[in-house]
Amino acid sequence: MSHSREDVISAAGRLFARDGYHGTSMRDLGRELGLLGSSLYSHVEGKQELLVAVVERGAEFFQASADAALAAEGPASERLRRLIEGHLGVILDHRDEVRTYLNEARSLEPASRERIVAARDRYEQAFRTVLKEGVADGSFRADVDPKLAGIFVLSILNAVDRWYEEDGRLDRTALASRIADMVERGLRTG
Amino acid sequence: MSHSREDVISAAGRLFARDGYHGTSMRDLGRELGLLGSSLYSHVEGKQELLVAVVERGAEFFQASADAALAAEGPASERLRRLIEGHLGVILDHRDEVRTYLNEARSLEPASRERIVAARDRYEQAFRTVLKEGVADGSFRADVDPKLAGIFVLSILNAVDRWYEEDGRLDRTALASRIADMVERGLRTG
DNA sequence: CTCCGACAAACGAACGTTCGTTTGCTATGC
DNA sequence: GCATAGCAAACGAACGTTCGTTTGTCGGAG
Repeated sequence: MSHSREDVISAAGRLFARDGYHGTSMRDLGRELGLLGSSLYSHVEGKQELLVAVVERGAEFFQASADAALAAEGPASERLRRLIEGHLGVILDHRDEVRTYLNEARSLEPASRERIVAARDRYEQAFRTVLKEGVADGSFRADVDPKLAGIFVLSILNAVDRWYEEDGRLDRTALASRIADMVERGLRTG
Repeated sequence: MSHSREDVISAAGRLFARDGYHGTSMRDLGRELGLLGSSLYSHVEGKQELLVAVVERGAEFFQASADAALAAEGPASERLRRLIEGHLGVILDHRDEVRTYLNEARSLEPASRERIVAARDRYEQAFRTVLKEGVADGSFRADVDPKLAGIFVLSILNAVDRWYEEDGRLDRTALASRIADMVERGLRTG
């Protein structure tokens, strides 16, 4: 019946994702674990620390995914496809952390928020770099703006969390290829 | 020095958009208007009513935009382009209401939330219908899934509110045509 | 012209509740 | 026997809201 710090953080992710940071109280979180709100202070310093932990976890998942996707060589379109598949995997495998990362980062105190914004920029940079490669080697159209195209791709991907239900008629690999196909058609030469 | 109900709602939109519903207190809102929190109750029934008003306003802007975009005839690609331009206009002309509509609707009480969800579906339907027309008349590829494509387009559009700065190097009509071009390239035959 | 009643807007204090957090104690398990 | 997880109780602050009162404005009656 004993709980770990890990349990608390993952329950916090669940509630932050569902009700938002300000919509979740320490007593709510305690109830989720079968504890009193005050008992959580045996495991963590406070509420804000929980938000930092959850959001940072989200950021790490994304960065790890990008690193893995870009580890191997290949044509730009293939590297981009791996980035897309990885991003989608992170969203669907870690919905709570991702939702919190995407929607609740604004409730971070300035110092941690800045770190997260920087991490987000770094991640976005991975998409931009691949798009730039594709333009450079002629596989993507020359008038593709890597920054804008990166934003568009990430917009589609991040929104998935808002509508996709895993048990629907479209499984995740099918969804990934639908997205990748549509994106590539929008980018490629000819 | 006297305030109208209108003032209160639009200030509420501003704060809900910036700090979220749960992150905004009636005293915050009073301060924004140079009033005490309690004074707001001369103008509105309570906090939840303000959220309803702001969110409904957002929904109405979108629906009016879709109605206007589809009032005139034309090829599917042109009708879609008008939908996109309209949506973008709503986002940029009513940022506070739109942000609140997109992010804070979950804090609505069930009755009003259901109405908003229904309105959102109706609006999304406008996009799906045009996409279906385009597939039917052969201007869009036959394997385009109208539902999925509609979601993708709206994903790109709704995310604009999260990154676009009006005073940047890209003006809004340029942005609209960048989006419309990219979307059309992803859809059209050939 | 002035006074008066009506009304809306805002105040300031207080309501009961919930918030995040702290403290002191008590079990349980190594 | 000692650290640790949890409880019970409490803290001050903030929450949304209510209340009685004050303020300012303004149209008509005298």
